[in-house]
Amino acid sequence: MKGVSHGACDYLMKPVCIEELCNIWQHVIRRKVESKSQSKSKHNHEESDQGNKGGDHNEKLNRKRKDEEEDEENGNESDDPTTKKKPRVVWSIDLHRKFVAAINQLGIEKTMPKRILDSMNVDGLTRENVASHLQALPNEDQSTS
DNA sequence: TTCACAATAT
DNA sequence: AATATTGTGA
Repeated sequence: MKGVSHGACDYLMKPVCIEELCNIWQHVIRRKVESKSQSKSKHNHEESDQGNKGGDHNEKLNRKRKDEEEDEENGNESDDPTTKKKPRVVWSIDLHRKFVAAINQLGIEKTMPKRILDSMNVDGLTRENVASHLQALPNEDQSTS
């Protein structure tokens, strides 16, 4: 909804049905063709690359990804007040302490997200957070080559 | 409905 | 890399 109110002309709902995708794509093509080389004021035109049919080819140099301007929400949530911004959970060392504490308090056999979660007793923390963290941990072992 | 888990996305 | 989100099956 936010996107639409900001100028998006359409949207797709997940899971994206291939048919819808085709439709919307048609519209995009049409618009491009219609406006031939009408360059709007600001809009990075990301053109698809050209097929090199010839033998020679020129080096395409880098393009800069730096174009960003206009629309910025100044706390303007006129349409959808339910737009709540979820702050990413940052696993502070404190959180980690509780995490570890919870784990060996529960015994290594019962390390299920839910258990850990309420054993940590951290307000605002969701089971998913714990689960995700749990999943991220195994990254400690470096394979010795 | 809720959960754990793995896979995947951001 | 660190977190979040999603798809599955129980």
